[in-house]
This record gives sequence, structure tokens and C-alpha cells, in this order.
Amino acid sequence: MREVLRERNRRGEGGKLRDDILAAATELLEQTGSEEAVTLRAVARQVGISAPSIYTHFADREAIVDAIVDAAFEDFNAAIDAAIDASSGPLARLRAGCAAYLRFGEERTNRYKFLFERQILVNAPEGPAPAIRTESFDALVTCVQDCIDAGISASTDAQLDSKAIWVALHGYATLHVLVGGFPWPDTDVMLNRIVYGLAQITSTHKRRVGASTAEPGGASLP
Amino acid sequence: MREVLRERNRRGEGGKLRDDILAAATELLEQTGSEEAVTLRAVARQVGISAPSIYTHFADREAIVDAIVDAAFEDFNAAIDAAIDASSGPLARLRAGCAAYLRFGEERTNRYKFLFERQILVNAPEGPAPAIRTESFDALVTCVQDCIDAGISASTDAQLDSKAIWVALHGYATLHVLVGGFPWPDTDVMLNRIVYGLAQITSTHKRRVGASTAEPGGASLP
DNA sequence: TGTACATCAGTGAACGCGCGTTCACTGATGTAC
DNA sequence: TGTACATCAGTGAACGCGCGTTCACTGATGTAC
Repeated sequence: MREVLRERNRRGEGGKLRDDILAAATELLEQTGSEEAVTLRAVARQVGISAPSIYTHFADREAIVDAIVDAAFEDFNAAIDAAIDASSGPLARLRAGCAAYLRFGEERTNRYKFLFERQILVNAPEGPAPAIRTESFDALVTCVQDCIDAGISASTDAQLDSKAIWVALHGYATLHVLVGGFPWPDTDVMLNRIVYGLAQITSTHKRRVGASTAEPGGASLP
Repeated sequence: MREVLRERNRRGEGGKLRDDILAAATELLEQTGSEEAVTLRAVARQVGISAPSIYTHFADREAIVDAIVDAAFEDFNAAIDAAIDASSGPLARLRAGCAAYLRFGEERTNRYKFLFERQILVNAPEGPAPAIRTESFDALVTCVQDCIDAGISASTDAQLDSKAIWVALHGYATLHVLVGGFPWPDTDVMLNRIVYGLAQITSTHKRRVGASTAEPGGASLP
């Protein structure tokens, strides 16, 4: 039946199983891309334990899924932050953050879908906003504002333009893995259009980073 | 058990049940927004027949789902086309098509998700591309090209810029229903940013349709 | 016109499956005396 | 130091559920003679 055999934890170390359960659930999600695939029994199978053992650590199936959301957001935020921090100059930082966003969506597609194709309540009606879910957006706003302050962007509203950039990044991240057989341009080319167009980057600055606007846009439709 | 009682069709009219099954499956999809909810038994319940009766008309569960995809695309394309046709002038037509896209996503959220959050193979590896799935995109390209030809757009690549517009529209359509509690701007304001920014509309033309770029962008993050 | 019969539209019962959850339990591990 | 005992980490069997699918069937409807 069970493929993996697990050694029983020593007394006082039962909590280790909790971590194993979360890791297994994350792996299942990563592999299948389907939240429905994260069944209690499938998780138990993956860990190498019997299904009821999970109830020592989680109230029910839903509690497992909830527990991995925050960890996934942390991964996501860390990837964006790292890319921004590794660059210097307002436009380069903005572009690097956006590129990291698309890279995360491409390389960790299933985790991305899990984060952004579920119902997300960014600001709970009561209590403070869960900052972990707005962190990357706030970083984006900062990047855009820095471009404005440096005279690189003609934008007069960093908030609004950041929202436009976000929806475009999200749209590309989800569509271009989903819609196969469509003549998608290179990710870099698309990224430039999105960032330059929506952050209203002044044309004299466009050539300094990445491809120019005069670049060909990709194959035409067959 | 069954709530709706259905009268048996007369001889030679068995095909009517096929239509009823498709209508019921569509309704289930519309209500729940979940493809998994369209189970063979749920459809049968909705129609008011026994589950095995479906096999007279469909090979299996999957065949039902496949059969409603094309109908949903037809609805979608018709909505976009109607909006474009009802407007005159290149920019107004472009804007109307994009507005209709977002309206469809807002009003028929579940149907939109069904169309665009599934695996879509626009061009099948063999055979001709299913035109029904690119129809609206092609209409968008035409609108952008018309703006270029009219000197309203500074774009040099209608294909590429249309792709950028599409991903932004898709991103907004999916995110703004999913991410509650986020300070989304008015749909019109966002639409202007997307269309003006990505179709590279010349600034002198921006004021002619809809809101201006100087408009405030929405509430700041709490 | 009457009647036997073929056909058609759909049914009811049953199958095996994987699921979430419950319950009483087991057996190793550490601790008190 | 030995031993009885409490505790802890987990198990195995069972429950009811809804699912897709199969099978033999039923009974109304139309048709051939």
C-alpha cells in the first residue's frame, strides 16, 4: 500500500510530523497544480502515514491548505525582493522586480496559480491587512515612485500605474502558460511593453535597459 | 429525490434531451464557477433525468464539458463584436471592445473563468486553428491597426501591442473579482490606463473618449 | 380497422472507487517510585 | 537498579457519501400487415 515507510518520531517530537505534512501538501500542489488534488489521504500517502494521523496536527483538510498559503506568499515575496535588491537604478530595479514576477509565474506555475487563482481577501474586513499579501505590490509602487522622482517616468499616480502593471503581469503569467499554440513574444519583449507603456517611461530612457520599443513583436497569427 | 420532473420526449425527438443536458451543464457552471461541479450526476439531477440517460447523448462526462466550450466562446465573441460594431471612430471602437471584454468578465465571471482558466490550445498542432478562439483577439488587432492608420496610435506593432492589451485585460478581469479588499480603481479608469498606455495613444487624443490621464487613480492602500 | 411487433427514450439497481472523518486500539518510550 | 505505569505517536477498520459507469430492463409510441 504505502510506498514510503516512515519511522515513528520519538516522544516529544511529534511536531515533526506537522512539518512533513505541510511539505507533502506543498509538493502535491506543486506537482499537480490542483488544489483538489491535495486530499487528506493523498497527503498521508505522500508522507507515509495513515490518514487519521493527520488529525493530531490539523483540524481538517482545509486547515492543511490554509497553512501552506502563507509559506507560498513568503517564497513569492522573497523572490521579488531579491531581484529588486540585486539591481541598482530606479528603472533597472522596477524592471527586475517585474521580471522576477514573471519568472516566478513561469518556473513555479502551480504555486503561482495556487496563490492568485484562489479567492484572496487582501484586506480582511476586520483587523489589520495581512501585509504578506500586499508586500510585493507595495514594493512595485515604490519602484514606480522612484522612477517618477528620478524623472524617468511621466506618471502622476504611482498607485494607479502600479495596479495596471500588476494586472498586466498577472495576465501574462497566467495566459502564456495556459494558451498554448499562440504566438507569444519573448517574455522580455512583453515585459518591456508592459513596464514602459504602463509606468509611462520617458522614451529617452527606454534604451538604457533591455530591448527597445522598435523591436519586432513576434510572429503573426497563422 | 429528483425535484424537476421531465416529460419523456416523443419518438424521434430524443435529441431534445441533448440540448437540455447542455443547458443544464452550462447553468451549473454559471452558478458554481467550478468545472468539477459539473458532474454527470449533478447534470442529470438538474435536467430531471436519471444519470445513465446521459450516455445516449454523450460518450462520457468529459464530452459534456467539451461540448459547452464552443458555445461559451460564441457568446464571448458576440459580446465583443456587438460592442465594437455599436461604436464609430477607431479609438472609440478599440475602447468599446476592451470595455466589453471587462464587462463580460465582470458580469459572467464564471463563464469567463471557464473559458480562460482552463488549458486552451488555440492552435491545435495538426489541422487549422480553431478560429472561434482567436476571433476576439483578431478583432482587437484590427482596432489597434485602425488607430495606427488614423494617426491616433504611435504603435509600430499592432500584434505585439494587442497582446499586451489582452494580458492586461485578462489580468484585471480575473484579479479584481478574486482579490477582494484591494483598492481597485474604477473599471473605466483602469481601462483608460491599459488602452492608452499599451496602444500608445497619442496624448492629444486621450481626452476625446472617456476619462483623462490626469484623473485621480483611486484610494491609496490602507 | 385491429393487432402484433419493432423501436425508441429512458430507468433502477448495482459495481468499485476515493474521499473525509470517527473510533477503539497498540505498542514504544520515558518517568516515578 | 528494577518495575509498574502514564503518555505519546500513530494505526486499522469502519462509516456514509457522491462519483462514473455498466447492465438488464420497461413501457410508451409508432408502423406493417
